[in-house]
Amino acid sequence: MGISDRKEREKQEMRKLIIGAAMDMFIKDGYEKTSIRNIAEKIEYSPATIYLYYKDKDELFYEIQGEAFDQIHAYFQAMVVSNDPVERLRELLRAYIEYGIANPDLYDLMFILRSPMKAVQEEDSWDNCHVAFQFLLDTVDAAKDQLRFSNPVQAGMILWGLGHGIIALTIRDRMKVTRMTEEDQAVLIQSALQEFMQIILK
Amino acid sequence: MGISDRKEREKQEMRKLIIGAAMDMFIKDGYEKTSIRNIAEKIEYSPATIYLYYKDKDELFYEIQGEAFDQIHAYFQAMVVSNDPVERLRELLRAYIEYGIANPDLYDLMFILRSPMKAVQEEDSWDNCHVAFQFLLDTVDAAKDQLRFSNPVQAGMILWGLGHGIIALTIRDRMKVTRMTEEDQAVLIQSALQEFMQIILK
DNA sequence: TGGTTTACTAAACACCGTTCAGTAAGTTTG
DNA sequence: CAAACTTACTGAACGGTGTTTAGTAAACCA
Repeated sequence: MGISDRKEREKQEMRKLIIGAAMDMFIKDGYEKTSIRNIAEKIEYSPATIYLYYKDKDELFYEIQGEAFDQIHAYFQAMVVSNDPVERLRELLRAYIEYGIANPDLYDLMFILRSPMKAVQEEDSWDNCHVAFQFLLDTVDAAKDQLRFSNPVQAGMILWGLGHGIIALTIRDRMKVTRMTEEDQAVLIQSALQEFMQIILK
Repeated sequence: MGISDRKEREKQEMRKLIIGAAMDMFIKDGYEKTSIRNIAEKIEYSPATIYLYYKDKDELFYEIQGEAFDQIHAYFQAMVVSNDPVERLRELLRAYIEYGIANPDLYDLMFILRSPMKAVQEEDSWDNCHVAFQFLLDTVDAAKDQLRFSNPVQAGMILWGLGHGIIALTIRDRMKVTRMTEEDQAVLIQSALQEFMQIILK
């Protein structure tokens, strides 16, 4: 039956149209301005139409989040190029923080906003995130003999926690408390991370 | 003039009534349900009245944030009791993470939500946060001779970043990616932190 | 061609933060 | 004491949000 094939194709294209518009708005105007109504207006459909393709806003955001995880994973693969395991770890940490600070709204969606997580079902494996997380675990694992951690999973947790903490405090304006200029903050972060890498090495 | 004194007193009492109600709602129902309208209903005034005492919602949240910083600072002082500088640092890190995970909505207000930061003026010194931050810097500074950091400010940055990262990932549900039970996650965090403390010590 | 399914939307509902005109009480002044 | 003024408060509105539902018009099928 060719017609139902085409219908299925059209349905998928509509979904792509919606998340494409939403992704653009996320990057350009931030998540606060990415409303169902604004997305609908941009693609020239009624807001109600979006609900024929997504159950609610959380499900829509969940799908954009998936795209964002793909994107950051691709960025990791592009930036982590060395053959030396320790150097790779350094590159990954640097890439993570650079990506987060350069793309605060997508970072928000991936790691801070509550909305997309409400759509993660109990049986859902949250694959797109898991792939990116696995990249970290693999990178740590490859370097484990040169790290002062007894367990690579613990090392991964510490590195992710630290990276996320630095990014989140920065993009949510909490670095203000240091009473430094933004340049000094950036310098402090870089030097602190460098020293941290030094410390965790055998 | 006694009348204007009384008026001033009444004005302050009204502000306390408002933030008191807001603080209660924050703790009990979370920040998403803490709306101007809900606060007004709780104190049995019209929503418009709140705007006679606070410029906008950001300013109101900023004041509640200040209370939260006082509270977490008091918690630090209660939990950090050892005489050994390194032990004090350990106690502080533990207290921070415990407080954050036990009080996710107040933690949100202090370190994640954008709203209260919009009320921090350029000349504003954000004192209540600074006092708590200084507690960290002082604690690190006292232990600096036993730490493998060349600079206590860098050490403070790493510790805060790590602590915030762990809390934020936990309360915003991102630990899901580990595909562990919540108990296993808690165990992992504890052991990772313990090992981290070991590593940064001389 | 007639009946049914599909795709879409206008309008409404229940929220939200915020503003403003109007009112009633409290205070000061002649 | 009464009139003038000031203060404290609110009802109602404005423009925004996510979401639901009844109704319509086109596409499809028999």
